[in-house]
Amino acid sequence: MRISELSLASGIPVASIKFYMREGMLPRGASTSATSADYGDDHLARLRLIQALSEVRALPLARVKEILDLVDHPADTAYATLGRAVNALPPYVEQPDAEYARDTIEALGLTWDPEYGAVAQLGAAIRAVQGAGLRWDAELASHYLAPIRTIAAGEIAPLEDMPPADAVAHAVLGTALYEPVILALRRLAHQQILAERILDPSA
Amino acid sequence: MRISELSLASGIPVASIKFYMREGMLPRGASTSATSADYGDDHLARLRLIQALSEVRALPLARVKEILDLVDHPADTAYATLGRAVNALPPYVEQPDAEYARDTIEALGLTWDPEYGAVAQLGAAIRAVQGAGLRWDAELASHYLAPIRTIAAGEIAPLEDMPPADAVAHAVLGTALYEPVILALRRLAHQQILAERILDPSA
DNA sequence: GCCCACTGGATAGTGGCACTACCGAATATA
DNA sequence: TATATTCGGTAGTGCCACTATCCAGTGGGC
Repeated sequence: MRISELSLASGIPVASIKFYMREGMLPRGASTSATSADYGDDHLARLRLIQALSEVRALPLARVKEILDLVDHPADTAYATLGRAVNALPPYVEQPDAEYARDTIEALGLTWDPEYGAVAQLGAAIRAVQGAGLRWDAELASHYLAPIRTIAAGEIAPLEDMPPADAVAHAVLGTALYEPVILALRRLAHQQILAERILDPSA
Repeated sequence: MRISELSLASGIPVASIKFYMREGMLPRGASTSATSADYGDDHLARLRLIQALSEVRALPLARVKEILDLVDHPADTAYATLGRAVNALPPYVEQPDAEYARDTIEALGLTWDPEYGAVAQLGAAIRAVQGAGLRWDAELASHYLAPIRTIAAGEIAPLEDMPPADAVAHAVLGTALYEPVILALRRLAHQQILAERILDPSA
């Protein structure tokens, strides 16, 4: 495939493809001469991945690059790789925010580890909820956690049957890409419940 | 409170506070003379809300403004208000994306309504998942939906006991601000499950 | 064999966003 | 009275994600 065909197939302008290559997010094509290079399906897939992360997740390109690097070169353990992926995902928060999550996490019976990005993310989220005057306490937290555990367990289970390298890539991308699915389904569920109430307010 | 005190109390520079007032996101203080105005706790609360939406949710200011306007002046029905709030939240997608959600939504036994923003958001999310080569089918969808319904129902229930105006404001802010909580808890759950597997791989 | 659209590779420029700096006139404050 | 601070406004800054332009060098169609 030539670059113009790659552009046509992906819907991304040639200039942008060149830009991604300069930034090191997309490998260069196999040079066949001074003025031509060959691109394959892997380039197309990578481009689609960049689009998915950049457009749907609205990630800054620097974060997209981190995730792509992680998929290409996982850390030593799955745990460490996932930790880094989580840090590349919004919200981008400061470590001190972790403190706001301490009570909640301990009340839930989990281990409070400020090194892990998700802990600081939870802290920042709780701070935002409370800053807006919305409710947050241990009881509410456990009402959220139980169903979320179900979801998370269902997501981790299939990874067991994969070769480790695939599992890591899948976990990193899954963490990032199923999130908007979950949020959209929640919003749909809200809508549906509200609609039912309107049709049958006695419920 | 003078503007410098408001700045001190909120941690936001005076220049930025002025900027928010110019943009119509923050009401001007009560003018007491040509060179002084008085700010109250409502200004401080509004500022915290702007921060929560802008920093933690990383919303563009234009979207923050939409949500604030919605809280101040709800639409005719709670359903319509929530619909507009959903449209102000990321991901920002095109209506045609709704098509990608059609099969899923119908398989789940829900009504496919491309007018509703969450439908297009789900479509875009599904497109991203599939574009990255991850799994998406009706069975997986229903595995996500069931626990999410539990969460959504628990969120809507307390609104019944509120005065309608409060309920709408709460629903709009809750839709926006509990999302990062849910995502952070999911990531924590992943981490916890992985950690358990590492300690006891036979599980 | 000739022409020209296209290529890889590079540099510079654009537009949008969210501030941030500075200004002048007026007015609190010491 | 001298100094600091305020309001309200205009203009400038820095970052980001492209986008435009350029150049020398092909490859494909006639």
